[in-house]
Amino acid sequence: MKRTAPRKPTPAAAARERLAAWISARGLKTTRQRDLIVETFFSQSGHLSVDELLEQVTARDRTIGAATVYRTMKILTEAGLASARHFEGGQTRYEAAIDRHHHDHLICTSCGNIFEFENERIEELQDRVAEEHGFTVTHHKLELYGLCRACRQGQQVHRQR
Amino acid sequence: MKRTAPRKPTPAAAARERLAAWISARGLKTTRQRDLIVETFFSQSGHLSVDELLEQVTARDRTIGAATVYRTMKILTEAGLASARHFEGGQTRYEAAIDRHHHDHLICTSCGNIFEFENERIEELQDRVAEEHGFTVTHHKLELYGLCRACRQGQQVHRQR
DNA sequence: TCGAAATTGAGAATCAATCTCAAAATGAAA
DNA sequence: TTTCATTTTGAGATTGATTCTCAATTTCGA
Ligand SMILES: [Mn+2]
Ligand SMILES: [Mn+2]
Ligand SMILES: [Zn+2]
Ligand SMILES: [Zn+2]
Repeated sequence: MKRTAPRKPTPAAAARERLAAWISARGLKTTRQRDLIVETFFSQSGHLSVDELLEQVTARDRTIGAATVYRTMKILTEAGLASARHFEGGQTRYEAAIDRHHHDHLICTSCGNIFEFENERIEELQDRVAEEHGFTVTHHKLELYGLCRACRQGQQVHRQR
Repeated sequence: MKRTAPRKPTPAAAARERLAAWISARGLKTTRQRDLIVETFFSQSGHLSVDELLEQVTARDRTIGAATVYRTMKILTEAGLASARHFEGGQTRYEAAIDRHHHDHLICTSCGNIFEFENERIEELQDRVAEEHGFTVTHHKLELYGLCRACRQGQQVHRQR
């Protein structure tokens, strides 16, 4: 049937648009570097470090500096388009935050793979705990570290990232 | 009545003893510096940074170096007598781990106070989540950030630490 | 007491992240 | 288009916590 044009913009396109709005709303400027970084970041999924992103970006434009990637990821985070994650003992990792629910993580300490989960019941219990302490929660961190299925079975799993 | 001698050693005394055992078990040596650091650390409660501990230790012995405090806290952690906590955006903090259950934390982002809680139901749900993913959890991190009662009520609360 | 082995303090090194600054790019107004 | 105030950039310096290095000192069992 295919009567109508495609409805859903790609994540990268949506991000570009929302970032443009955010940027112009505060008198900032669009740049070639920023566009390339944003394009590269949203063209994939996962939890990416600045180093990893820089590597990919550099492959497309050798002149881009690390500071610019750091700065751009900070902007995306402030604009609510990416979230920064600080897992145990590594660099900050960023993930896209468009069309995503809040979620928490399972991190395999052997292969480095990161798995995601949502658990409404846990969230409720957290709220209750906070309430009991007269505490207003703004954000939280729940991370489960251990071995993923593959690593527990002793399979040869490549260390990720 | 008071017939028998006191039963419960102080935390500091218990720590000294268990550390001595751990140390001699692996051919290490006792030192004046280590004793002072351990004594100082266990003579109080709370979540202490190396800087804070160093300051207290230095007040008693001006010659002790920062590296030694770092090394000693690492030993205490490996011996299971202290636990290292890595809260958001700060230095590592250590807390005594003797006669203590596992617990998680509420951290006030305004005054810096840290509150503790235990919630068996949350722990169970975490285990279930992990199981559903075929994951074997070795440890986890659950931290709730926000405003404590005093800070939410706009009281003048001193920034801790 | 002796001496191999562990420990120490000071400063150098590391590492991620931020800052500095001169040069380049952007974009709104003319 | 040209102008030009403002923003952005890349390189390298800096920061801050932690670890490392190494010569000098301390510990403790033989
Ligand atoms: Mn995620
Ligand atoms: Mn605690
Ligand atoms: Zn794994
Ligand atoms: Zn508070």
